Amino acid sequence: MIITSPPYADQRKDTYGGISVDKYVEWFLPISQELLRVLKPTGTFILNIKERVLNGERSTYVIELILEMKKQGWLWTEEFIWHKRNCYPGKWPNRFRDAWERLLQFNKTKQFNMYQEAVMIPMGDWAKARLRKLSDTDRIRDTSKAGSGFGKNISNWIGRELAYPTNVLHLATECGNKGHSAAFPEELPSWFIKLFTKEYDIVMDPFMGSGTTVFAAQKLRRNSIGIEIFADYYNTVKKSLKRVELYLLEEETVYG
Amino acid sequence: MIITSPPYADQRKDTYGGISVDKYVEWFLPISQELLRVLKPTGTFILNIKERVLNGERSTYVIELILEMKKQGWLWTEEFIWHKRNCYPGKWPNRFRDAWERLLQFNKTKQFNMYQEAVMIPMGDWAKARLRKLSDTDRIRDTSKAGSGFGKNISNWIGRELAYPTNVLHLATECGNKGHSAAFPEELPSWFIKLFTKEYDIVMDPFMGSGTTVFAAQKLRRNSIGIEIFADYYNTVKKSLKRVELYLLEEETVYG
DNA sequence: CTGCACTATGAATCGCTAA
DNA sequence: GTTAGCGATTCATAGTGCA
Repeated sequence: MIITSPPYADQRKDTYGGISVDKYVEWFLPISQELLRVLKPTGTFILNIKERVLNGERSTYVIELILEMKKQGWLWTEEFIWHKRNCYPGKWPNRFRDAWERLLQFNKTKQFNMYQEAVMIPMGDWAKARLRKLSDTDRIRDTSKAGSGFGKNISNWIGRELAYPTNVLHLATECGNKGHSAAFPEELPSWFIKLFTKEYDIVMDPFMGSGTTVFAAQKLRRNSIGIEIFADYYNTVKKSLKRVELYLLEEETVYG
Repeated sequence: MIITSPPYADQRKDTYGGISVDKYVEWFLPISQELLRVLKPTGTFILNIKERVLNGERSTYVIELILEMKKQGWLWTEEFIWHKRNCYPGKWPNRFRDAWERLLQFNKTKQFNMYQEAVMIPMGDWAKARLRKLSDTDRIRDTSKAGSGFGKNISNWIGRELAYPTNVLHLATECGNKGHSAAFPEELPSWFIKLFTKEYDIVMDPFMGSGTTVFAAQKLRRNSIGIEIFADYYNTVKKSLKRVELYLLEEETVYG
């Protein structure tokens, strides 16, 4: 699987170059061409992106990109919505706060791997009632410790009554990360890694950045490849990876 | 304002003609041309639409339509997401249930009317707890960090009960109405009518169907125009409108 | 271990002013 | 006349520390 969040147009100028709106499609197409080349036929490519507002209008480079990638041979299988619960604040006369991003799913073939059972969620009124009784702090602490998306207490519910999710994801943007700007919260790549890969599969992020995808893959025992143009990010990730290995209580290992 | 949910491609064949996927753009463009002609410069056009799945892929007629409507002179101002809380059930090996639809906002000019205060929502409980005692960073935010260029003054929130919503709408789909293909729940046109019109303004739905838009408009004391090709729908709506007038406790009236 | 208080910050956007 | 830069505005949640 490939999952990435490339620099958005005219965004992150201080770190990345800041690709302009009108050059964006032309800039990304050679990259998606290479991704198409290296992805396995059963693999999936998840592209996290959102168009910015320019002169009071939504730009069209994202939808143009979809059309062009289809010409390259990609199948546009699905569009997931990431609903950002804590979106950026702001007030304008002509629009509300932007609280969602696109998660475009592309495939090479219709026979791609999908493990839906891995992302099932507890459901039913009894579960809601029980979960409400857990304190907020407890729930938060346990989910972040486990890293799997389910906390210690909540994991007890697994196997009781599960339902499949929909194509709308409710996740908060990460708040606690200091020093680096994470493109997406770790839950996001985790969710897709569980959904589209099994253990020892390979996960790749061609715009690694602060390494969210790589860390998520390691915790879920997947091999991973991260590509990053900036040495600072590369070095930080390399250092932090050690810590993840310690967390897993094993020596440096290549899975599979 | 114009708000409508046109027949989706190859959908609802028994009621509407069932426009095929490859003819959809070409079928809709003459209609959007006329809508552009009759809409006031300060008006808004909300298009509720979602692309269907064809051969395991999302069709592209919606995003092609956006590009073509821009060529006609429309401004693509915003894309709202309608998150359907109780979406259609189902299970497929290669995709999850579809729980969202697009609500595309088009305008003729950048100076359109918007009444944001009409759709404000109660603020979360967090505000009470937090405003009890303001910290220094809450009063004046440290802008030197991370170059976000973002300062805030939380004391503005003291005594505030309401907050502005985002561009993600959480509404349940209406199940009660059977015998006709209901496009959206009444809350949906209500929300946009409150947001983009004031009393006595004119609301139009060029695909009236069972009349959801017209009923919503009447309840909110807006004039409304519904266009419908099927006599059955027309007659049903006409009959039901009487009831709405009674509900309002007044004689048949033309507002404004 | 639980609950509460407090801190930090997130792919934002518009409009005005200076260059 | 056009663009680049900066100030103003704003909500929800995770994370940390301590009683």
